[in-house]
Amino acid sequence: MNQRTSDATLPNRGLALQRRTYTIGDLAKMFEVTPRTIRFYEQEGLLAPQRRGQTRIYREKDRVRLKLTLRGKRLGFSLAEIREVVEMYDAMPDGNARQLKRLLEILADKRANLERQLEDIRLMHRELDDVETRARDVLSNLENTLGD
Amino acid sequence: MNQRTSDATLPNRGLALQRRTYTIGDLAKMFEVTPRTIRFYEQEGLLAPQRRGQTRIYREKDRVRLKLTLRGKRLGFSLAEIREVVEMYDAMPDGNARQLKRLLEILADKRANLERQLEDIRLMHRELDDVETRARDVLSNLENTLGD
DNA sequence: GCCGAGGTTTACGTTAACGTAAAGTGTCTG
DNA sequence: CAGACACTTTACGTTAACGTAAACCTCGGC
Repeated sequence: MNQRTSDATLPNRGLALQRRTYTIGDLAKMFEVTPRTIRFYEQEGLLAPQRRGQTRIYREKDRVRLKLTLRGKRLGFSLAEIREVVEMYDAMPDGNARQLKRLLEILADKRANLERQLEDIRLMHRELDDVETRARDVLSNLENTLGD
Repeated sequence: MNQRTSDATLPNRGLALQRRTYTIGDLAKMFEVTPRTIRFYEQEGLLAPQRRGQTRIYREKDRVRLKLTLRGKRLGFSLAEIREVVEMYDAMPDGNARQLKRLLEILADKRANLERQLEDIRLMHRELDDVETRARDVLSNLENTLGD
C-alpha cells in the first residue's frame, strides 16, 4: 500500500529503494525488544507485516512504524492511542472529512500533551538540579569534616 | 471543614508559615485524582501524612510530594522510581556518602531519560506536523472537488 | 537424516496501578 | 437524634502490556 512513490510503472529499476526486509529477530535486536513484544504489537493492530508462508517479513515501512510506536511509548502514550493515530494515518487517502477532522482533533490533543510534558520536564529538571546541589553540598561537608 | 485557618490561636508568630492543612478529599479535587489513588501512594511509601485520630491530615510538604509524584507519572516514571528519589531526598541530611553517590547516579539516570524524552518530543512534534499537513491537504482537496 | 537456530501458535501467568464494593467510624446539621 | 456525608480499612477485581511455557514447523549445514 502507498507505493505512490512508485513512478507507477517502475518494474525493476536497479535502485532497490525499499527492498530490504527484516526478520522478527532482526527488529527485536535492533530496538532491544523481544519478538513477543513485536507480535503483540501486531496483534494490537500496530503492525501488519507480510508473510512468507508462515513467517513474518518486515519491510522499511514496518520498521518505521515500530520505531514510532516505541517512541510513543517512551512518551507515555498507550498502545491504543498510538494505534488511533497510525490507523488514521493509513486511512487518510480515502478518508472522509469527518475522519480527517477527528484526526486533527486527536493531533491537537497529542500536541497539548507534548506541551505539558515539555513543561513537566523543565520543572523536573530544576528539581533534579536542586536535589543534586543539596546532595553535593552534604557530600562535600562530609568530606571536609572527615579530618577532625 | 478546615477551620484551622484560625491564625488567631497561633501562639508564636502571626506568620503562619506552613500551617495550612488539607483533607484527602481536598487534595483529590485539587489534583483531579481519587482518594483511593492518594491512599495507594501512601501505601507505596510516597506519602506519609499525619493522623488526627484515624483521619489523614496533609500539610504543604505532602501536597508538594503529591504534585511531584504526579508530575513524575506524567513523565512515565513508575511509582517505584519516584519513591526511590523521594526517599533518598528525605534521607539526605543523615545520608552517608555511599547513599549520596547512589542518589547522584539515579539523578544522572533520570536526567538522561529526560534528554531522550526531549528528543522524542521534538521528533514526535515533526511527525504530528507532517500528519497534520497531509490531513489538511486532503481535506482542502475534498472541499475543492465538492462542486464538480 | 538429524540437529540446532530460528520461526510459529495457543494459552495461561504476572506486574503495576489503581477501581470497586462492603462495612464500619466521626462529625456536623436540621 | 437521625440522616447525610466524608472519612476509614480490608479485600477482591480489572486493565494494559507484555513474560513464559509447551508443542509445533522448517531450513541450512554437517
